[in-house]
Amino acid sequence: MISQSEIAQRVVEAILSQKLAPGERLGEQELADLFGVSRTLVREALMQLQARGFVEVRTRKGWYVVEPSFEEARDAFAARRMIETGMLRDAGKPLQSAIRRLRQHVADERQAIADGDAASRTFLLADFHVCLAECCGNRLLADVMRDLTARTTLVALLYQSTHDASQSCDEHDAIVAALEQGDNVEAERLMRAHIGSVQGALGESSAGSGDELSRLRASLTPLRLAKT
Amino acid sequence: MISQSEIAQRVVEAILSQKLAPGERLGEQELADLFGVSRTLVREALMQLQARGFVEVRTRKGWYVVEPSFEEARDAFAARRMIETGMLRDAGKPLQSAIRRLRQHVADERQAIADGDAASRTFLLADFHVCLAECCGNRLLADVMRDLTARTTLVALLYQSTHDASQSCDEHDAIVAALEQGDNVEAERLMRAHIGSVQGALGESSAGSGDELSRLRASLTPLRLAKT
DNA sequence: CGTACATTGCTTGTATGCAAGCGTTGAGCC
DNA sequence: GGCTCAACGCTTGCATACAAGCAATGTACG
Repeated sequence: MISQSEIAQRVVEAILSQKLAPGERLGEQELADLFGVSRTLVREALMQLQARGFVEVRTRKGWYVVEPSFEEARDAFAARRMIETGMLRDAGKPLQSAIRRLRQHVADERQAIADGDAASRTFLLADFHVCLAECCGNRLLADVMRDLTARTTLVALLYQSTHDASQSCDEHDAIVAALEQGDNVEAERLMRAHIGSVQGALGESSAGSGDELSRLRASLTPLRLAKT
Repeated sequence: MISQSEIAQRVVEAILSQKLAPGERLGEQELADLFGVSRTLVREALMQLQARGFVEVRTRKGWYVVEPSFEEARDAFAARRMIETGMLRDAGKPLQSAIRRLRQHVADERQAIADGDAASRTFLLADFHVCLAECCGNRLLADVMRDLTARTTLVALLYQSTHDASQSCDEHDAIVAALEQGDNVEAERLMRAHIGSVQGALGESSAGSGDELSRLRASLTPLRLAKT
């Protein structure tokens, strides 16, 4: 049996790995059939995702992955800039185990980029920031970051970001290096530049892609990534 | 007719004004009867609140207002410290209209304290921080702050905060004053001190209050406050 | 009198049924 | 041929029905 939280998690993962595009429709019955449950569970999952800002419902029309407006996109990046810089400033000692974990994460990013694995690449690049929050030992903040990075991932897809993955990876690397040396001020500066760099690579078109239906099945297959 | 979002909002307001204590049980049928709807709507509302971290469900037992652990309490305050200081640092120009609004808010706090209106007082003291985020023109951040302040409000009740409301109000006042003079660094320092002061006033007992049932009705009557 | 067990009631978990609204498509008319 | 309008189908919105599990209580037995 599959629970409603698992459904929600699958959808979030699909969004984070850009397998679900902004504006994409999510029919209740469609998902229900896909997961082999009733519409009720799907509905509850979608309600949770709605509260977290991932999807929206248009009455009598259906559920759709959110399409952040340009203003919302700006807000999302601004929020991340404020939160992540505040986080790095406040984070006192970078634990040795944390540094090791972050280094491993960056290595994973590199691998995904080298493999041309677009889904993992996108997921990992965003997850780095969640990872960072977790390394501060703050689960709550990590949850906030998860929702926020998902939002910016969506924005990147919607506004056709031209940002280079390997550049992001390099910047992540530099941030970890600064943290390792205990130079939090420098890490903060790098982070601010990094987020600005990602934000700056946005175009302005909003491609409305009307794909076929079986795309959903492929989109919602669970990732093979170890989550923790 | 009442919608599921309204139900959720009512519950959030009740929590924010400390009319719903942490650990309090929220029966589905009970709420359904209270609002004159079916369990379905109540369930959907509770699912949204669960996603936002306000309530939790214990299987086959019922829904309960969350009781943050001591660690979660610490995380909530830490997250607020990081976010709000980062916000004040990043916020460039304090708009004149924003200053006016904040001043009005502080005045409202003073009034509620003078009137002995405990519900409004608690709500407004937390809402100041949401207001601040809104004044940055960032709706997303304001939403995050709303959930976060709710969490700390819950914590304050759970761990029997002895913090003085008028002191908080004074500190809010000082922060606004610093912002008005464009001294964001000072505002940030004051904010850090303020949050620390609130956090420092926590006891450690966890009072499990078993009140009667009709308490719910009183708890969930809508606040008379203008929400915007 | 105390303990073990069965029955009962109340709770959530899930599915299904029905109502209502919007879009679309088809036929009929101009 | 083109336009208008009505009927149908597909969607969500909401309620209700049923299943399942936990707890408490009452009863029977030691």
